[in-house]
Amino acid sequence: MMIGEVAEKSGFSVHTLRYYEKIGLLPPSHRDRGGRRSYDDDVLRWLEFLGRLKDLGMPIRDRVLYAKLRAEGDITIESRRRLLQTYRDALAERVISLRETLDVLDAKIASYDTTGTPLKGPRK
Amino acid sequence: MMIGEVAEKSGFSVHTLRYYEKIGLLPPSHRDRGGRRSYDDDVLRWLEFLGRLKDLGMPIRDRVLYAKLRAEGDITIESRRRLLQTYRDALAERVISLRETLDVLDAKIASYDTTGTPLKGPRK
DNA sequence: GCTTGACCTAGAGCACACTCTAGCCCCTAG
DNA sequence: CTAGGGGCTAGAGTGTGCTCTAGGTCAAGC
Repeated sequence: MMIGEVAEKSGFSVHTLRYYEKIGLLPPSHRDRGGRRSYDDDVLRWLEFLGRLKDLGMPIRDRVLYAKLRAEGDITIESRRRLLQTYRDALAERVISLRETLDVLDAKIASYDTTGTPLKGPRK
Repeated sequence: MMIGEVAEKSGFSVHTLRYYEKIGLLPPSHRDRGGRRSYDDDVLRWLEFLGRLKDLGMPIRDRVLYAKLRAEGDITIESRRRLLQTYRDALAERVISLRETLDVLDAKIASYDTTGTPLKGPRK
């Protein structure tokens, strides 16, 4: 697969993929004889996982750290587990907080719908 | 209340509060005779709600839009309801997706814990 | 009446995460 | 055998959302 196909399938732009390689989120690509990057399907699973880490709010430098640990092989598994655990716990709290926010929004929208004006009493 | 107290109670910095006023997220403050901003308790509820809008991913320009509509009074209630509804729906999907991510992380962490190495088969 | 700490403005600076440009090369189809 | 589409590099530029600086004012306690 060339980079354009990876971009299309992964949803990351070609520019972003090269940028990710430059900063170490993607391993140095294999090149064809023309010097062009050539990928196999694994990269799509890795990119999907990276997309999830990004989506849950892991900053790029920790994604890079995780990628580096991964590249170093099995001896780093414990570090990786700890890193993921930290973000997992933060995510669990975040999900709870967002569900609360969902309730707050629903209440506010309902108050707009039924009374045409926010409920009396403490405004949110 | 002066701005420092609002900062402390709301969790936004003094700089950020002045910035929020400048861009229209906060209404122009009342001033004491020394020219210093003076707030009443309402601002804390408003800031808490703004914090939620921020947290759910509403970009600042839409928060400003919402704030402007709010400042215009009841005639904008329908616009505000539509705006909130849009973000509510996006948030509902986001919560689902984040819960999925939570499962993915739990599975991965579990595989690190029990086998010392990611599960064989398709890697995530 | 002076020091100190919180406040003021305008505007510059910063971190993050891309995103794009310029100028180039290479492969394939017609 | 050439035109066009995609690829390449290094590095500059962008949008978002603050965050900080410089140079000042003001009020309350000692």
